[in-house]
Amino acid sequence: MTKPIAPARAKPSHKVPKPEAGYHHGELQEALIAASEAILAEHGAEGFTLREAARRAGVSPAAPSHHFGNAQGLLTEVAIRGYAALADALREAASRKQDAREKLLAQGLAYVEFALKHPGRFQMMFANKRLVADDPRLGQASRAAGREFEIIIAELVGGTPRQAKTAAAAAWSTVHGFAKLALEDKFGSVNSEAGYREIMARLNHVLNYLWPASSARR
Amino acid sequence: MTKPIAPARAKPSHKVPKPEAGYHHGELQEALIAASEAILAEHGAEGFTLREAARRAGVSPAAPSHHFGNAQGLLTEVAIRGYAALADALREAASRKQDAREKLLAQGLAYVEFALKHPGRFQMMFANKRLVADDPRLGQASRAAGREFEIIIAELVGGTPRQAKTAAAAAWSTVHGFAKLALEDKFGSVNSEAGYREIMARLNHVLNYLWPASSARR
DNA sequence: CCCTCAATCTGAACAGTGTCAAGTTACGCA
DNA sequence: TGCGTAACTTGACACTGTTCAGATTGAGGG
Repeated sequence: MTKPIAPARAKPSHKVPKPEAGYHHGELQEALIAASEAILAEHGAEGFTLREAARRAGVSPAAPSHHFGNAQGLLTEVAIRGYAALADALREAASRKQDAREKLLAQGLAYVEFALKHPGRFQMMFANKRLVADDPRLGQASRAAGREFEIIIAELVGGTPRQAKTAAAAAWSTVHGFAKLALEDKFGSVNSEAGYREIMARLNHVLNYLWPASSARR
Repeated sequence: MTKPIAPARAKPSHKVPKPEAGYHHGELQEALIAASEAILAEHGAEGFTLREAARRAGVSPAAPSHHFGNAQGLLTEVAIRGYAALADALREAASRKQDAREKLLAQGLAYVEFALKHPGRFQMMFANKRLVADDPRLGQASRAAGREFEIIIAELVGGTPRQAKTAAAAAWSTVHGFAKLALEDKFGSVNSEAGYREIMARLNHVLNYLWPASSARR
């Protein structure tokens, strides 16, 4: 070691009038979250390390505990934002279609696309043991994403609330299971562009098979 | 330290004519696999530790590497057996029914039941990054389990092989997604007997909804 | 201006992990 | 009896997450 550790964090000694000045201020949270998301994107859910996140944010390994308590706390924050992003993607996909069934199909494709394009984040969102599972904000974010499905389902099948709930659970299970199996390479490798396209084509067949065009089917 | 480590392993010094005698012989593999399965059952997939498995088998932490290379190797062996057990459960469930559709429903219930009753093992089976993902025996065991679905599907829908493959992927996705979501508490707690029954009832509704009684639906 | 105070972050430590190289033990066989 | 080899241990290394005492910082009040 030529130098002890070399924090490498830019330390603006001259004052800047507005915020953004020295120390980490309230920005360390954001920096840690961003670092965590980068790690998840690069190395997947199993590759996450609290120390590495701290390293990327330019702080000591003990710093995160002050803001998030522990690693689970930080990951919970990441998961909450992940659910928000997922809900956005589902809403956005549905908004592009007119027909209710096409909205649902678009949501199914968007769900799997989200999982395949952000595998680390997606896996972490559903790794309850690595999160603060009873954080109310986490449950809320998760349910908000699920509600995007229920909205379209209600529009599509009508029926009693119980039927809608069953249909929503069915839809969610299908796309979630497909995404999980695809991520574990059960449908072939997902790492090539060709493989990705093939898997999405397969998903299309599956969704059309399970949700046939005959709209209302009691 | 009063005693160095106290291996606690019964060391039969008198010879037994046949195998089963002193040392660990070929039994350490089995002991390690059994220990690993016990850990998975007690503490889930995240609770597994190679050192703890070695501890339970009464050997040093480095011993497993001689038989399995590394932790992934040991877990791969566990996963392979898990897939075999899953295939057995699926075959057994189908064998109890006459009608093809009832066979499929029974398999779906059996799949989720397997996941909920052995969560640690199930999660590990689908944690590719913790296994030797390219072990041919693992892929073979996984495909053998999937084939149990395909057999019944072919009996049910007939059609081209491509249609059968789509239908099998659809069925597998549905039950796998439901199981995964249930294990992450998305359908309520699974830890009580009441919660378990409620979830299985919900599964029944979902499967009847997605696989309606009208047999052939192109 | 200075002084206190709380928030923020560091440094060092601890227990625990997987893996490796080298040494030791026990077995089977000649 | 001796010997080679497989099975296992020992000790070490580089990591990990978390804790705790203390240093540093920025802000607010006198």
